[in-house]
Amino acid sequence: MSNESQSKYDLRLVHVMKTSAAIFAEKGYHSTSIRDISRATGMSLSGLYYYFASKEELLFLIQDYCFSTVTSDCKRLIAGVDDPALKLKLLVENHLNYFVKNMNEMKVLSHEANSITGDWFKKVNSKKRQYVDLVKNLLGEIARSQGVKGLDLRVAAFSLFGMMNWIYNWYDSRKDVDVSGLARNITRIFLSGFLGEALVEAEKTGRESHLERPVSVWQQ
Amino acid sequence: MSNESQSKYDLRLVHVMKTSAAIFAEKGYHSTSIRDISRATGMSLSGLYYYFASKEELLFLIQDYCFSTVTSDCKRLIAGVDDPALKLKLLVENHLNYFVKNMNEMKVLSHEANSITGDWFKKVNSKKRQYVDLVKNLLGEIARSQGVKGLDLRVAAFSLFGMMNWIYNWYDSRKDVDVSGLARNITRIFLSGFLGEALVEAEKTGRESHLERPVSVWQQ
DNA sequence: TCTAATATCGAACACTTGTTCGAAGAACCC
DNA sequence: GGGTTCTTCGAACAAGTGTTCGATATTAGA
Repeated sequence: MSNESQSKYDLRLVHVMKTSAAIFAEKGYHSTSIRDISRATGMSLSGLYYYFASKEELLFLIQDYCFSTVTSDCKRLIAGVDDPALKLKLLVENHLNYFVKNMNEMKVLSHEANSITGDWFKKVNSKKRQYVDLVKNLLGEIARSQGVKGLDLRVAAFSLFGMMNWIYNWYDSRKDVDVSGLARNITRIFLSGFLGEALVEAEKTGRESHLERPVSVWQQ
Repeated sequence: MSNESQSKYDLRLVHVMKTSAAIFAEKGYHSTSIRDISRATGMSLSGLYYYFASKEELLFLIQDYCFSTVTSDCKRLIAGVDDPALKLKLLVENHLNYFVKNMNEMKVLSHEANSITGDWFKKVNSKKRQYVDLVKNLLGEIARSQGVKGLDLRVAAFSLFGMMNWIYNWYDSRKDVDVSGLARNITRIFLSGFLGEALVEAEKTGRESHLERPVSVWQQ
């Protein structure tokens, strides 16, 4: 049995990455020493360098792998969907779901965004920019179709990311509402907040013909 | 001239704090060495220790001073105001205003929340908890009076903090909308999002007698 | 079983870190 | 001017850092 989808090497690397992410998440990237990782993985100090070339490359591997998964999952989810508001809802659900299920990695991605430098930083950041642009475009579409006025799209987009990415500072899956509840709450606050008076207008004039009732987005 | 409101010592300490906060904000607390601070302030390495007992105490001084100002400003602002929604609006405005005007310190407060330990951590955190509780209580009042249902107050409160505290990751006062615009956008998104269907209901049934028209909160 | 590639290790290096200490300068009051 | 307190400094220390290197195990294929 020589070749599975995951080679022995890959499995070991992923194990190192997951263990490191947990420590990075707990005490921060810069306060974590390779010796900490060595202790936690049971591998020797120098043995670790067989799996990464430097501590910073390890950080990159974690961030890149984690973010690539989020975005590719997201693209798969919204492919074929037309309604931009529904797309946004799916994006938020996916983002929060992955965040909570991979809290360590996502915390490292969010919190250590500036601990990575040079080409690694550029690579991660260009993916982030694409993701942000996707959200900004969705918001633009929604705004146009629903007649949202007076909101800055950049502020709106980063407000949404703030709501989502801040959760590593407070969310505790043992005490708080579950992930789907979290997603429902955040989607509702943001989307109904983004629509704002447009939502009121839609209700008043009852022009629901060319616009889906916004409420339907988070109900059922 | 021996005694002004700010002694020579105080002025020097504040200068050290401000300079340090700028470096902490730029490269992170753990990646900043006392030698960096020495270089930036023009003081000698050991000379700095006349103003703080340890690097971590310096971090505490920055966080504590910064957060104490935000909260005391906030309390002064909302004292005497009755309407909880207006209180919340003022809190958001104050928070964002101070954040943008003291971006370095607030970034250190937000980003380095876990870089501080022991009693220092406890002291800063108990103040934070009070601040969070204030927001949660305001949201509770608003929810009760306006008939908001189905939202988790903890999620809502931290969503708001996420929107506000995330700005150090993206906001650029040279390119983005100004602070008042930022506050208007965020207040509108959050408050109208928090009210949600209650806002629609209020419009439909026109029962504005015992509830202030929510919209009025961010208009004028 | 031999061989070559893969994987792991201990020991060491060069460097940076926060902090201390005793002494010296500066400012102030009598 | 003398003495006291406040402020600053250079030099050093002990500890911890990321990384390297040569040498071993361990595995897999012939």
